[in-house]
Amino acid sequence: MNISAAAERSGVSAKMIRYYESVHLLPAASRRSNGYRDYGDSDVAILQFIRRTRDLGFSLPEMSALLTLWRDRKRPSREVKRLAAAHIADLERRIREMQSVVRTLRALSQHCRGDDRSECPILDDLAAAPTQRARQKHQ
Amino acid sequence: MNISAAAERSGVSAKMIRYYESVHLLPAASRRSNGYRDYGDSDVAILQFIRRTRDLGFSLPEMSALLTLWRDRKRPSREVKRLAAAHIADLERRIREMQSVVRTLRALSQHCRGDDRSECPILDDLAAAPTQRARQKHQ
DNA sequence: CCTAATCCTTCCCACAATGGGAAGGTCAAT
DNA sequence: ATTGACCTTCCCATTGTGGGAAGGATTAGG
Repeated sequence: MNISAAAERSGVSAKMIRYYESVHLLPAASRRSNGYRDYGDSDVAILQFIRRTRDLGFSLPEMSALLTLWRDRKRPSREVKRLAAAHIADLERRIREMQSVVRTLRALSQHCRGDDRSECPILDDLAAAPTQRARQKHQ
Repeated sequence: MNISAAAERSGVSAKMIRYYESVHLLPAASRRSNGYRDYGDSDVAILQFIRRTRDLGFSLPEMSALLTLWRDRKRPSREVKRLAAAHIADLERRIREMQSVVRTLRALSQHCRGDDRSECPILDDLAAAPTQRARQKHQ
């Protein structure tokens, strides 16, 4: 089948299929006599696998590792679980960072009236010198 | 003062100061006779403001908007609060998305032994056809 | 059989924000 | 005068994705 049919069935855009091939996440697709890439059901299955790992936020190198493990019937499940755990830990770290920022922003917003007046503790805090900020933290 | 002194005092790298100038987040710095950029205390204050907005995850356009509001003594605090609220909402949306992914990954990992055996529900699920996945969801 | 639309190919550009590094000029201390 | 530490601009890389151009192939309608 053509690349656009494979794209539609897998949920991975034609653009990205070519890109994944160019960075060797995928082996070079077989070509028809006219130079068009040709895909079979097993290729679509691989693309669907890739799509799901991508939807779960795995990076390209992680996707590559998962693909290799998937293809290796003899892989120890430990390695797969380790990859997943590392990714979970990374996500949780980023979540904590963002939550911390949200807390800070909420604290700043809380004291801003948000009306026509120009008085704004949010801007005041953003403009405060670091030492002042440190002082405020411990008030 | 030189750019590297301004960088050190503000916590914004010289590289980024030049970049912010090139994209007009900052006005062009004044130059000394030798062509070197020259910064004063008020410039450092602006850079520190930028640094704090950046640390809070604001995008460059948002930083630009906040800077404009900061400079405008007559701004209504409503606009500042609205910007902050929008950013909070955006962060929370992203946090929810990541939390959802974490839940999914935890669920998959839970049933993977993570030992020498090759049996691995994580890979099985990643490889499952979408209909199968939908079915599993409702089991 | 011709034409138009829709494919396909490769190649370049763009994004956001940051860093690395080269080539070349300047300054300060020895 | 030399050396080292600055400064300048310019180019390249990152990550993953899309846009679009130029040119060739195929297909559908007339």
